[in-house]
Order: sequence, then C-alpha cells, then structure tokens
Amino acid sequence: MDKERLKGNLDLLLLAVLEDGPAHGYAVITGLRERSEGGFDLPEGTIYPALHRLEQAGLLASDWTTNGGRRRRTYTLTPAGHRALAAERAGWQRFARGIFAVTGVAVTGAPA
Amino acid sequence: MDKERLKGNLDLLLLAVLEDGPAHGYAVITGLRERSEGGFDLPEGTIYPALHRLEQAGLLASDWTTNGGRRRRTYTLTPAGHRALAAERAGWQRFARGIFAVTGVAVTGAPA
DNA sequence: TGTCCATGCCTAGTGAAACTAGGCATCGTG
DNA sequence: CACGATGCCTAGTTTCACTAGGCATGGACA
Repeated sequence: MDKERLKGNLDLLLLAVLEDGPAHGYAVITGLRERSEGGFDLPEGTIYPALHRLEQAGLLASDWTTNGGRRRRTYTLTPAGHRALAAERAGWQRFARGIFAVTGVAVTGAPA
Repeated sequence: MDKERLKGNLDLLLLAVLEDGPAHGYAVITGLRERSEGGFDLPEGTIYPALHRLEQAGLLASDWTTNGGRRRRTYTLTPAGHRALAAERAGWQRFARGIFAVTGVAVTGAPA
C-alpha cells in the first residue's frame, strides 16, 4: 500500500478502528492490518504518536490496565472523537469524489 | 478540499488531466479546478515543480510554443506516462478499497 | 496613458505528516 | 535460556506539497 497516500487519512483509520470498541495501541495495529487484509501494516512509530495526538486533541481517552505483567494503554472514543470520525468520513468522501471527477476511478468494496 | 490527503495523489491527477491531450501548466491548473468543480485548486508552486519532476522521470515530454507574446510549455504524456497513469489509478483504487475495508466509506460519482 | 488583473513561467525555503531506528520490559515456547 | 510476540515510547529523518517571492506579456478600464 502506498505510504504517501496515507498522509491525512491516518486519523480516519484510527478513529474508525476504535469505533468498534476500546482497544490498546498494539491491538489497533493488528486490527488495522486484519481489516485491510495486510494493506495497512503500520509501524508503531506511526501509531503511537498519532494516538497521543488524538488524545491530546480530546478525541480519545486512555487508561492503563495490566494484563498478566504487561501494561496496556487502552483508548476509547470520546463524543468529540465520534464527531471527528464523522467529519473525517465526510472529508474522505469529498476527496475521493474529487479524484473520481478527475480520473474516473470509482471505488466500491468489490474488487474488479 | 483537504490538503494533506493530496499527498501521493498529485501525479495521478496531473497524468489524468494530460490524458485528455497535451496542455501547458496553467491549463492543467484550470482544468483540474474545473473538473473537480473547485475542489482541487492547486497553486502554481505545486504544479510546476511536479510537472518538471514527471518530465524528468520520463512520463511527460514538453516543448515550448508561443501564443502571441506569451511563451507556453506544453506537456504531453509519453508511453511511459500512460503506463504510469494506469499504475497510479490501480494504486489509488487499492488504497481506496483499503479505506473502505476499514471505514465502510464507499465512493461513487453521485453525491449522497 | 497608466494601472491592474489574468495569463504564464519559475524556484528557494518552509511546514506538516508519517516513518526509521532505536530503546525498554514481559511472557511463552522451543 | 534465547528468541519471538506482545506492548510501550521518542528523537530525528524523509518526503511531500505549499508559501512567498520573482519575472514577463496582453487586454481592459479609467
């Protein structure tokens, strides 16, 4: 998957994953990988700073839990996060429609 | 239109515009603006360096013409440019399908 | 006649976003 | 007991598009 294209869309992806329920960073990474069937296999250096940024922005709330001896930081969407997700989805759709208008490439779920 | 999302998609847009026939830089800018109904209103500082880069990469060929007293540099898609455009379209579709898989946002031409 | 806007080209430096590459710790398995 | 998977973190780099400036011509309008 093209890395450059990800720019500007990372928040959308993270918020969408967390929409299905709270998760910790590592689970977000694996969840993203699974949902996209390997398409989005993002490094930790991308995910963790982004989660911190989203929390800083008030879109996520986090709390520490311990599973066995491993500490996890679990993130949950805040109400502002839900609103931001909706805005991100709309923004993505606007952009993708622009691309369609210029290139003629439409996108649905099914492969060609 | 979100500026960050453009990253990685600029070549696709430029090549797609030039697919309809040769054009000079300024015409690419206005063509892009019209096709997207104002969505992609990109500054010259974005377009010109990108066209130079694409020519350097062998995807475009250019020649100077003069219209009245105004000099224009007209760009044409090379065969490699056509192939690159096809690859860009495929890359975009792959990416957009990944986004769909994660977020559920499908994109067709028609607005909601 | 002079000024201003659209046309038309260009580039050095900035800024924003994700990534690289490293560090640290625990747990299970061979 | 070593190594991979789990799990967290951050400083610095890279990679893109953009900002902000420069330059020139032609037409319209005062």
